[in-house]
Amino acid sequence: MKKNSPSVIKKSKSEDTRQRILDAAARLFRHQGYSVRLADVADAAGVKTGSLYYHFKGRDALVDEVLRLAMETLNDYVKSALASLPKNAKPIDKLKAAIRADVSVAIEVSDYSAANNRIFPLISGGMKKRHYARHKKHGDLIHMLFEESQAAGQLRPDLDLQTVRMLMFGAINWTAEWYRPDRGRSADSVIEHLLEMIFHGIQDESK
Amino acid sequence: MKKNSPSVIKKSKSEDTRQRILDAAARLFRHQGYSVRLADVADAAGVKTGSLYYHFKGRDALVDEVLRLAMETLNDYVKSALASLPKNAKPIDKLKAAIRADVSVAIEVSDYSAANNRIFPLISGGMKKRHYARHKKHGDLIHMLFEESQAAGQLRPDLDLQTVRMLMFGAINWTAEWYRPDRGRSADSVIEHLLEMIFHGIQDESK
DNA sequence: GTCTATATGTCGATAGAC
DNA sequence: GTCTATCGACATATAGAC
Repeated sequence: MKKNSPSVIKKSKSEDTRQRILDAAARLFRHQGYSVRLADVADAAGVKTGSLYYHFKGRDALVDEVLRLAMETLNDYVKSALASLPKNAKPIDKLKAAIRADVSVAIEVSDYSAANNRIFPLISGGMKKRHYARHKKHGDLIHMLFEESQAAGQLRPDLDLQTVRMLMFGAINWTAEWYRPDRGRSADSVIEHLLEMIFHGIQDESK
Repeated sequence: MKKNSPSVIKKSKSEDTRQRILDAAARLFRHQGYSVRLADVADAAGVKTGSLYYHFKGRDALVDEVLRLAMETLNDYVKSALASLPKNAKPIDKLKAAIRADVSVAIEVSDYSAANNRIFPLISGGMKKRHYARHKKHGDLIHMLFEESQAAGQLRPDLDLQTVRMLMFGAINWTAEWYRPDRGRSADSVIEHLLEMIFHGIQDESK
């Protein structure tokens, strides 16, 4: 299910404008980067530039909220994927479920995720610190799942899991640059290819 | 060997200024994105803003050259890695050599590579077309090596190699976001982890 | 809440001295 | 080749009407 906005339920008619502005901002941040003109964001949201300032203090408030929503959605997906597993699931199955959720977000809420990937590295100061905390929390959770899997003997003991995890995040985050929902390839196919590649490798070992 | 500039040999004293401007531009494009102030680029290169225009027509000429050098260097590395293999090398060994070269460039000429990764997705029009051709040429070369390896029975026949390749490029390109030459981890270690992960997988299949 | 109109500031780019 | 000085374009943000 492809979704344009992180949250599903809408309320008042005026909160709807705010949401349209956020969605437009996410899409334009994704495609044009941090320095997109606010007039273009307003245009895409169907309002005039001045109106934008009724909902947001300025560019940074907009950036802040897009990035926050991206990470919040990611966190929600992963938490919920883990919660739906049986209590006694093996560590490696928890890990795989979390990875599936991670890719799903990258592909299904792609404007927010891609905007996050594009802009987070460029910000600095207090905003960076604030968002870094969210990123670290997510990274730490995934890392813990890697370590538990290795401790349980389900992952090779000779690999550095930090390196593996960062390489994996790269593969996931980069999907925003090339994956298009049309053109045959399904999101599920991408997810399964990623899991096969990472966990079993692409070399034919049968001979 | 970490290099700040793609090419090694310098000539005249004045070409040296041009090179300093390019290096500064690559570094700032990498860290601040396309919209970096040209005054900051000039500053970082040790010249005044006006002088910049003696060497480059404007921002786009600067972008154009940084992106061109990034892809040229990548192409050089890969070509030279393949050329140094024995004539009768197996397809999978050619593929691995090309991947090693690819990661080396991402890590060793990182300002140019990272700037390229950050900016290429944002450009459009004629400039996009021109650079897309270079990207496609490189992608096609790597894809051919994947296909030859699969045809030779060295890669699993059940995987879509386009998907695998794009996932791999993600892992490689993303290294610019997290890999730091200091902090213990070596570039070689990253390369070997990537190859192990992609070709053999991280799961412990020994039991 | 949303609009129009505008001031304010910033940056890219050029001209011309050295 | 590099500098200083400056012009002109443009985007952000605000003020105030509706």
